[in-house]
Parts: sequence; structure tokens; C-alpha cells
Amino acid sequence: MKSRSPKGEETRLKIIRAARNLFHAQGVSLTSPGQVIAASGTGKGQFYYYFASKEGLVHAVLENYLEEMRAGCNPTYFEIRTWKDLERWFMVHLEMQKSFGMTRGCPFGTIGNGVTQKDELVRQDLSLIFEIIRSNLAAFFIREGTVSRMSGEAKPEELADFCIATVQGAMLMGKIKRDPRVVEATIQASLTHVKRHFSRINGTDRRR
Amino acid sequence: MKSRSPKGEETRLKIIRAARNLFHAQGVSLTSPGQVIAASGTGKGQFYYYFASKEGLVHAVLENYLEEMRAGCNPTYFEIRTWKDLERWFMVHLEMQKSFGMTRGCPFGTIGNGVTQKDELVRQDLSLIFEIIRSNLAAFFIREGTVSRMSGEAKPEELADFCIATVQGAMLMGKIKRDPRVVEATIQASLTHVKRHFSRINGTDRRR
Amino acid sequence: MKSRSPKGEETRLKIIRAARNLFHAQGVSLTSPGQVIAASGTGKGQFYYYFASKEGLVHAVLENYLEEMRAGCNPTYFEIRTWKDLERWFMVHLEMQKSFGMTRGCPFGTIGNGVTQKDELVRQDLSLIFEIIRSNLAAFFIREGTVSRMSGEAKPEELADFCIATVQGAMLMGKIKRDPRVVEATIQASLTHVKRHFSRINGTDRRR
Amino acid sequence: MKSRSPKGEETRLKIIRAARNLFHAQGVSLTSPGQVIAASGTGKGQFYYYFASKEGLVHAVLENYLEEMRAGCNPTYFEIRTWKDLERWFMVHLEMQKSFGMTRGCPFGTIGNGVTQKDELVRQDLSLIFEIIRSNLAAFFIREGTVSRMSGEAKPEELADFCIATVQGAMLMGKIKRDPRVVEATIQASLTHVKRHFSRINGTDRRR
DNA sequence: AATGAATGAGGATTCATTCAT
DNA sequence: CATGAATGAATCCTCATTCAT
Repeated sequence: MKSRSPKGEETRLKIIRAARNLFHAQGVSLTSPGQVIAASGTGKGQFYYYFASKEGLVHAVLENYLEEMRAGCNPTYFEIRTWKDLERWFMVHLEMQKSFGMTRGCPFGTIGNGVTQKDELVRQDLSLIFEIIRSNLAAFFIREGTVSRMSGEAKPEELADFCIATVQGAMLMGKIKRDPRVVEATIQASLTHVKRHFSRINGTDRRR
Repeated sequence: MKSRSPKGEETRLKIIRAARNLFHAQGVSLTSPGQVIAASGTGKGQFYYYFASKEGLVHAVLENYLEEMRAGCNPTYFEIRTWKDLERWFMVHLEMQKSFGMTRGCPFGTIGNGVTQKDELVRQDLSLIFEIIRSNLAAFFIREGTVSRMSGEAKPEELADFCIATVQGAMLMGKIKRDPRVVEATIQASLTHVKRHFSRINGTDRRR
Repeated sequence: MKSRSPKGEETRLKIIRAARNLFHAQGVSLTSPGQVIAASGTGKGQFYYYFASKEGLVHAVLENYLEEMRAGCNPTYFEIRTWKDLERWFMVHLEMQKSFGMTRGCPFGTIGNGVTQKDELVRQDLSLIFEIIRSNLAAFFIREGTVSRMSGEAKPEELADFCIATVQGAMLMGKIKRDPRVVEATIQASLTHVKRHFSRINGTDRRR
Repeated sequence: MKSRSPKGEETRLKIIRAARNLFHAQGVSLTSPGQVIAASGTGKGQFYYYFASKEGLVHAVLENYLEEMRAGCNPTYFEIRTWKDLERWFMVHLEMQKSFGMTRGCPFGTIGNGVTQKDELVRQDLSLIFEIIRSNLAAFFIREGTVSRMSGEAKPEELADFCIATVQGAMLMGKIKRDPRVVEATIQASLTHVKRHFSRINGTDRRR
């Protein structure tokens, strides 16, 4: 935490918010400090006062996402307690994408796509974020009972990974095709697949 | 088709090959013409003699992928006739990623992730490529029989989209986590899900 | 004269014509060999086969203008025998400029404006062209009688220079203002001024 | 107004001064940012910090001329109150040109000659400058009396346009011929022409 | 005569960052 | 905390020209 004064923290957040949006829209590499500075209405000096470098900003943005998730105010992250919640989890991703006219993918996926061998720090930030999402999903699957009548193939963590990967892939394809239908079909299928593992237990729930 | 002379075509291909590799490794936006020129061992002038712009090069690279697919010499694209073929289709993606030490995703996904509103041409090129891959998968599913015991929910095309999206998502997550296990688990689950739609018909085949 | 074969001469002329137009529209320095080649529908090799360099092309273009003038087929150059001819001479410049929507000046002035210390050859070409135009005008003034009642101030050559300079200045201002009125007023005044020197002799002619 | 700090303003002016000189010497299109940067002793970044583009610099240079004129410190712009002033106005242009060894024309004419359809902004800047010069001349002619014994043909504004156009044309021809005599003769004739319109009133003044 | 391929210097601009105040 | 000025490498691209066939 570099600064505590409310004024400075506000400036810092303005920069982070602007960067978040730009990173989501066009990725990290196409976003220059200049763009972030302009969009945030701050100054060149401020930028490098609060962030050591552009990479530092990426780190801060991801940390900001994390804080948001921990504080429970990120619309795509919430505790999943029921199958309805899980469905909602899939759906909010689709809705978010729709709200941008299918021109953007998942913010994390977009940032993650641009990581190269030299961005080890950022890669780890992303890994951590996905780890948390994974835990959230896995926790639900664990809670949902001793899973899988199918030779134990699917562990809760793997189901969680599967959910995340399909959402990522769906959003990427949705962005490329500018079409929500791929996303809808994919997340539907993903959900169906996941539910099946719990068919014995949640008899009535299993198909919707 | 700009040039036919064997000499020029060779230069053009050298540039395309270099670009292909760099785009795959670090995405389009992080790849500068200068890098492509250096990697291809050509000259500044040659680059712009063969390609109108950097965007033109991206277009040419994607066209090159298309030609390769049509000629049947792209390792990730081949006619899928059996369930073994489908498994192989999933696997070659994983193998390719492993061969790069899990530092790269799918070349198309990587390029696609970087497209913004202004890259409409590139987006359409990618859409076309994915359309062809989709057709290939869908054709198999159609051939595999009158599908889906499940109230017709899953159409062949949607299953194809599902396969593509899961592979894209799996590779993206694999790259971010630098870990092949997510990929393995995800494509396994995806395959399982798909097979299930054909379980009544291909009784013995259904699990491997 | 580099080539005599009709085919080659035709190519050469296509290039010259394209260059003429481009030089007139945007000046020499903003016109690249590439533009000329494209506009003439020829090839890179042809260009440097017929012209040693870009400067050589400028030279050739100016020579072409000269030939045209000598052959009597340049619309702005014709023998001036009467005051009506002189008026027409002023007017054709205005008309030419109007025909381009007041977006261009005099082709010679435009080229001349761009000459720097290193373009000595071109400068001399232009000097020659203007010398010929001057002779034409001066010849008329000489023929028109023993001039100037005013203490010999205005020699025929000086009147010729005056005509040329006013036309050049008028067209330049007309281009900058995108307005034909400056041109009209200026050439009218210039004509009036010139006529006055002959008022004693050509009594009735003197005002139109 | 981008900057106020004395340091920055000085840098900005250094760039403008260097550009002014280069534009005058070789025109806008032959002047590269690199040349301006070198001549001004600043850096690449500074150039684009102060000016959005090369065109922006041209705009700034013309604005600078305007300020100079308004501040009364441009040697070619001063209030014309007497016929002597008008003569001086003509003469300073000639002297300026002579001071550069007849290798340059009028700075405004030189810039104006290079404007193409896409330089609308610059064209308007120049129009404004010439409008101000015109007003200055016209004001004098208006003050000089109820004009024109000649059927009201020549309005003060038109005489002003005539003066400007002849000076522009004279300087252009002077540059092309590298000879001050054309300029001398042309401005002399122009002056004579203008004076004539006031002959009744300023009887004794009319020839010098 | 004609063609296309090659060359590399240079042009216009943006980048990420640092410095001084 | 904040501002604006400074820096120079790098980006994307065009230029004028030459070469090989």
C-alpha cells in the first residue's frame, strides 16, 4: 500500500479503473500508459508515482479484481451454493459479454492471452485469480455430495477447471464470432455435463 | 495473388512463416514488423512489398493457415471419421501446446483474443477458419448417427462449437497455468460429454 | 531522346502525363515515383529505364511542356497578336484554375515553388519556360508600338514580367483562398495597367 | 494554450523558430520533423509533446506569424498610413528576399503553394493571414480618399488583393529566376498602377 | 523493353519512462 | 502529491533507387 491519504487513493483508483476498462477492451499490449492517463484524467507524473511501470499497473489491476472478489462486489464472483447459483455464474459471464455487444471476452482471459514468458508476475496473479474461482466452484461440487457415479473420473477440482475453461473458451469464441449463440450453447452443454455427475444424488434437479 | 515467380514467393513465405511463429508466441500486437523482418532474414522493403500493412500480414498468415488446412497439411486439421479421430483431434492440440512448454495457446485463439473493433477483417478471417473446423466436426457428428437421445437439445453444430470452445478455453487456461493437467482434464470431460450423446447407438464405443 | 520505338515512347509519355498531373495537383515533393508509376499504369523498372531519377522526371515533364508549347498545343501558350489575345491569355489561366475547382495553381509556379538550392537543373528549366512566355508577351508589346509615354519606365520585357508575375500571384492567391474572385480582380487590374501604357497609340482599344 | 511554464514555452518557441526557417527555405513537404528537431536542438519526444503532428506544427508556425503581426514585430507587417509606407511595404518584401540571396519566396506563399486538398486547416490559417494583410492595405486605400475616377471599377479591397497578388507573384518569379530585377520591376509597376487610382486627389504624389 | 524483387535510409509518430520543480 | 517537461528507443510505414532476369 503506497498511499493512505484519501485523495491519493482516489487518484490511484481512477487510474486502475481506467486501465481495467482499457485492458478489457483491447488487451494490455494495445493499451499505453498515455491512454490510461488520458482516460483517467490524471497526469503522467501521477501514473509513475503510483505504479512502478506498466507491468506494475497490470499487477495492480489484477490485485484490484482480487480485492473486489474478496469484498464480494465483483458481479462474476459470488459464493455458489445451489445449482441455480451455478447457472447464474455461467449466465453473468454471458450477460457481461452481451453488455459489450459481444466485442469483449473475459477480462482475465484477455489479459492472460497476452502474457509471454517475461510476464511471470502477471501470470501468477492470473493463476491466483483463477485458483480462487476454481476453489469457489470446487467447494460447491464437494458440498454437492460424494460425487460421480462414473468411476471417480471427475474430481470436484476438475469439474471446476472444466467450468472455467468452457466459459473462457465460450467467451473467446463469442467475441471472435460476435455472436452470443456459441456462448449460450457452450455454457448450456457445460452445465449439462457437470450436472450429470450428480444425477444419482440430485435426482430431480439434474436436468434444469 | 501478387506474385508467382518462385523467388518472390519464397521470400513471401519466409515472412509468413516467421510471422506465424511470432504471432503464436506473443500475439499480434506484441509482434513488430521489425521482429518479423529480422526473424525472416529479409528486408524492410520486402515486407511492405508483399504486405500492405501489418494487418495485411495477419490476413496473409490466416490465409496461409487456411490453405494449409485445405491442403491437408495442418497437423490440427484432418478429416474426422471415427471416435479415435476425434480423440486425436483433441490430443494434437494438447501435444502442440506441450511441445511449446505450455507457453502458448492455440494460434487462432491467441490472434483472436487480440482483435479489437477495428480489426474487422482479421475477425472475419478467424470466423472463417473456425467455421471450417466446425463443419469438419459437425460432419462427423452427423455421420455418427441420428443424434441425441436428449430431446434434440444438442445439434451436431452445437456439439462442434462445444468441442472448439472447450479446446480454446483449455489451451488458454493451460497457457496461463503453465500446466497441461487443466487441458487434459478439460478435453477429457469435453469428449466424455460429447460421446454421451451417442451412447445408445454406439453402445460399446461410448467410453473409449 | 532515349527511345524511338513507338511502344517505348508511348510508355514514356504515359509516365510523363501522369507525373504532370500529380505535380500540378500536389507539387513535386509530395509526389513519389510510386504514385506516378501507379497512376501511369506502368512498372517500377520502366520508370527508371526512362528517367534517371525523380529529378530527371521533373526535367522531362518540363521539357514536355516546352515541346507542347513549341508545337502550339498547350492551351495557355499561343501567339499573342491582339489585345483580345492578351485578354484570352489571362483568361485561360483563370479558366484552367476554375476547371480544377480552384484547388490548383499554375503548374509551373507550383513546381517552381518547390525548387531549392539543389534543384539547379529544374530551376533552369523553369526559367527557360518563363523566358519563352515572356518573349511571347514582350513581342506583342513591341509590336504594339513604341511604348510608354512615361519616360520609358516600362519596357516591353518588364511589362511581360509584370503580366507573368501577376498571373502567378493571382493563381497562388486563388488557390489559397479557393476563390476565383481574387484572380479575376487581379488579372483585370493587371490588364488595365498594361493597356494604359499604350493609351496614346491605341486610343479606342484602350478600355476593352 | 498547452503550456505556460517559461521553460516549456522556450522549447516550444525554439521548435517553431526552427520550423519557420526551414518551411521558408524549403517548404513544408521537404521539411521533416527530424530536421526541425535537429535544427531546434530539442528531442523527438519534445516535438510531439508540443505539436500533435507535423500539420499541427505548420498551424502553430502560422499562428506564431499571426501573433507577431498583431504584436507589430513582423517586419513585413505594419500599419500603412502614407504612400511612403506602402512603398516600404513593397520594398521590405524585396529586401527580405534579397537577404536570402533570392533563394526564397514569401514564407506564406511558399507554404500556401504546398497546400493540397487535405490541408484544409492550414489553408484557412493562410487565408486568415492574408485577410489581415488585405485589411491593412484596404484600410489605407479607404483612408486615402473616395477612390477611383475610373467608373468605380477598383474597390479598395480589390486594390489590396492586387498588391498582395503582385508581391506574391513577384517573389515567386524572383525565386525561380534568382534575380531581383523581376521583383523590382513588378512591384514598381504594381505601385504605379495603384497610385494611378488616386491621381486626381494626390496630384503631386502620384509618381513617387 | 519490361517485370518484379530487393535494399536500406529516412519519414512520421508513439512508447515507456525519468526528471526537475 | 502533483505537474509538465524531457528523453530516446521503437513502431509502422514510405521513399528513391538498384538489381537480376
